[in-house]
Amino acid sequence: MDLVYRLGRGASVGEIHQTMPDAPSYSTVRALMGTLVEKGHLSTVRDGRRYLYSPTVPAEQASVSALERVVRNFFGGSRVKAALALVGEETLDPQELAALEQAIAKAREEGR
Amino acid sequence: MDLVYRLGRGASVGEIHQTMPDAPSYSTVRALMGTLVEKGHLSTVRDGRRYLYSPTVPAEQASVSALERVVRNFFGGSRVKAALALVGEETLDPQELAALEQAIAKAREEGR
DNA sequence: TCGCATATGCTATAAAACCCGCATGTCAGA
DNA sequence: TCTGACATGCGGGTTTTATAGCATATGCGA
Repeated sequence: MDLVYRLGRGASVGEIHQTMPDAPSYSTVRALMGTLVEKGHLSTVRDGRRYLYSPTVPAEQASVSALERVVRNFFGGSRVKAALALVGEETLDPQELAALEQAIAKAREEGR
Repeated sequence: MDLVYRLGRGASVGEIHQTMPDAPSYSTVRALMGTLVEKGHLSTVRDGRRYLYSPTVPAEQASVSALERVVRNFFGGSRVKAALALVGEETLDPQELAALEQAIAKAREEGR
């Protein structure tokens, strides 16, 4: 799933297979994608003679769930604490930081 | 694992079992924790007549991995973009926001 | 047109996970 | 001391997953 999301678009078995680190056989990957489809995590669209697989849950929505889970598990439910952990280390893009500051200002406004 | 991390301390099978939504039988949970131990995700310490289970990877470290994974999968590797998603919605604690602003300021300083 | 690379459909099997019950041990309180 | 709540040790059945090979179809370049 991670890989499919990372690719960001419908992906063929071949692509996924090549992208996988420690990839098992092509057949195995194929079967795996199949079960993922069965479980409803992926959907397929025919593309010529092959299938393209994409996540049934849109990336944007999935990202929210993923973040929420982390926030809940490790930061006691505080989104800001999580954000702090994100900003706390390593160097960051100044432009992005500015955007973040704006977002904070906005959050503060709406906060009351 | 989520539950164990959420509890934040060594947890007994009973506690986990009670905490679980849609909990299967006690036996099952016990077996589950057992495999988790086998796989090296949990370690046990005897506490009187029972065992306490804790994650082998400390919460702090696990939180970093979890965040990194989300950042990588959904935000193209940009931590700040992820932080933005965290701050963008719903109301947040003003005090926490202030702390976050400070962190940003600090990040900016170190950024060059 | 021939053959290679890429795909699918199908089948098979071993490993792992999931689920649970029974027998038993221990501690705390009636 | 007896009993109920909680825990472990152990055993075992069912389901799912992981793994992969074989036969076969198709499109593309030599």
